Amino acid sequence: MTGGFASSDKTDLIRAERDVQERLGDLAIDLSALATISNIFRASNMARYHLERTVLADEDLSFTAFTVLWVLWVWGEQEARHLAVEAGISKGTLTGVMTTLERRGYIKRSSHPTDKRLVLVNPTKAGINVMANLFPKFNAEEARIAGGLGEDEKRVLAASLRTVLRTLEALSE
Amino acid sequence: MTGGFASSDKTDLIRAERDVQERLGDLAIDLSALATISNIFRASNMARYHLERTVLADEDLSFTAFTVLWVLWVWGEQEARHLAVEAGISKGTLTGVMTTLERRGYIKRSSHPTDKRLVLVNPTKAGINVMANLFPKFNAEEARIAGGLGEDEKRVLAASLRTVLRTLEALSE
DNA sequence: TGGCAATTGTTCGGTTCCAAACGATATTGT
DNA sequence: ACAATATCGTTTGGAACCGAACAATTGCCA
Repeated sequence: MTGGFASSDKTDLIRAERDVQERLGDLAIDLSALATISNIFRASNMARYHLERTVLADEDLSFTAFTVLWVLWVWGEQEARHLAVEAGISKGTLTGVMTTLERRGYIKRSSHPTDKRLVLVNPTKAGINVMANLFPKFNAEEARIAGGLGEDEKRVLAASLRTVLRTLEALSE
Repeated sequence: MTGGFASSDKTDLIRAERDVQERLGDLAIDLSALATISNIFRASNMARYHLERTVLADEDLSFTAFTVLWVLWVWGEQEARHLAVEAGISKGTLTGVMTTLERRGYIKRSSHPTDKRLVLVNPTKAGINVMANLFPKFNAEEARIAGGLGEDEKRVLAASLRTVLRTLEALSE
């Protein structure tokens, strides 16, 4: 039995969490859910900011532009609608990001041969070269960010996040 | 001993992770770091989007505006510079968000009595009322999002994320 | 066949976001 | 005392971001 109050060792909490416990402790608040979700936001924001300031700044790519180019690099030619889903952005946003990437010569838009509603997107040689150069640096920085965790901890963390993702998918149906 | 290749059971991975393993498996890529960090991004984006579409849409508040108001609700009066740090946004962004919140009558700006460079920010009665009504709903939705995890899993997840946050803080010094 | 519904990418309006430049104010050093 | 330096919030310019409206194209079905 490891349950009960034994686990709320405040020395491990960040300041915000301790304050919230003190100020909202009497309300019917799910503190473990609060800590879990808000720490996901915090970690995501800091990691994104960090990666943009370090590896991505070298090529002057936004995080989103990098993501879009990464999808094309890994999967190759994509229909624009799929690209938006994979990158996790709306199709309206994708239009702007594609314009930026095309202006820099990293991607190329073309029309679908049979269905003229669709737009096919391909990475150019320059785009592929940029990613081949950039992704190892990006991944090395990811490894640094996750460096405080052991191999087992990383697996457990990724698995728990997948559980959250599946819950979110189920909630949005 | 649980190490080695035994843990890479692909049935638990999401499709993107499997494809990346197949396409980049020969490169010297840290796959566990890749999965960990990218799942943090995915979970954060989906959770943010979900919360904006559900609870936050009722009061027509953006996620960032909610965060700023939440900080003021929990901690009370803040200097603008601290508010930006707590909300995780730049001071330029905060100016715009404060303008929005002030236009709606949720916050009030005032000048510091002795140091006229500083701006003090307070929540209004209306702002406090909105948060008192909104935060329980927000937290209930957080609990739903984390509902797929057991109590111990949530604690472990939050703890691992704190480790990542501390690593990121150390990296940005 | 021909009209109606569905789908796709773009455009538009409004907000969020950052870095950099700026003006106002405060602090420091000499 | 007073010039150089630092700090703070705002403004500006450009990109990202969404939902909704839109035109073009395709599919359906009577």
